[in-house]
Amino acid sequence: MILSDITDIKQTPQRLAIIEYLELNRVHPSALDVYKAVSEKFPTMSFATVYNTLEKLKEKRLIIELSIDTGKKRFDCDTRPHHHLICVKCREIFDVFTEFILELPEDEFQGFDIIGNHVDFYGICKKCKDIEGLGSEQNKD
Amino acid sequence: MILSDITDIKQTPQRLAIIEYLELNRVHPSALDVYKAVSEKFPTMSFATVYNTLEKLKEKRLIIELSIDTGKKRFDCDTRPHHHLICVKCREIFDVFTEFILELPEDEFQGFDIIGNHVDFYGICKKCKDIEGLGSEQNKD
DNA sequence: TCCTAATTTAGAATCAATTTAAGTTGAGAA
DNA sequence: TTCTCAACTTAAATTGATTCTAAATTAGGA
Ligand SMILES: [Mn+2]
Ligand SMILES: [Mn+2]
Ligand SMILES: [Zn+2]
Ligand SMILES: [Zn+2]
Repeated sequence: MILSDITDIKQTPQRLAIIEYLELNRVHPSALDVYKAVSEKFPTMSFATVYNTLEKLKEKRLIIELSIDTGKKRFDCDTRPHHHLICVKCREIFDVFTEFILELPEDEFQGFDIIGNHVDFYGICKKCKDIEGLGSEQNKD
Repeated sequence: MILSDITDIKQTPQRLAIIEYLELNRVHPSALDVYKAVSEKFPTMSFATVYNTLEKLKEKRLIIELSIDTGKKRFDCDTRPHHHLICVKCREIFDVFTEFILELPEDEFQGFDIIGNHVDFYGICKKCKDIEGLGSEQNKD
């Protein structure tokens, strides 16, 4: 997503700050993450503005909404097709750009027109492994 | 999941009804779906009981919680490893038991210990295609 | 049968997200 | 440059899903 992609919609200071945050923080932030960060620059900014802006950017296909966490939307400002690597401990999400060939056999189609796929890899990130390692040998999950 | 798997926890009528519903309705229902169906048999049953039971079954690894929909948990009573085929219109979820080889190249590991993966296929289900087809040629999304 | 920890329940609380309605403003028109 | 108004922002109310609470009930072992 680049600024010149923002057409048809007004370039307000709040929107530009939200877009800048998304560009610089490619950690698949939640709406709250965006709000916290951007409201430091715009203390009067409303939560609704964050949601409105994210919704508008989604409509314009400049960002993607992820449903990786239940109960909380997360946003991806990289709209290229790619997969994800998710830490089951801290829920950090990393990008995976390897392409996979995923041919679904005819008999699994269930009458669908298939339009895409997405792979989630699950694991424990470096940071969480290190934390686990601390707290003596008998680690208490 | 079979009844004999239910050990360590009390077999209450409410729980048995919830489990029976899950066994017979393998459409990856939400907590509300479960509540609606089971409360017809137990009109005084509380929503909290549905959540408590689903949580307990999840702990015992007899069901899996899906985060396919943001804002709404969905549950899968088939704990065998498998993938999903999701209708982007009606959000129905079908099972895919084909196995895929998904080798992530070392340089994409990001320091993770990888423990699993899951593929979501997206598409339009038969039912939704048929609905689209109606409403004359110029179909309005 | 008795006992009690586990479970159920109704209702309150919480959290993310959406809606509302009133005030403000970006940017095209004059 | 100024005018205009649809688009936008805002605080507050609302909704919907889920979790918590505290009191009443109960499954199942002793
Ligand atoms: Mn991504
Ligand atoms: Mn499934
Ligand atoms: Zn982690
Ligand atoms: Zn469908």
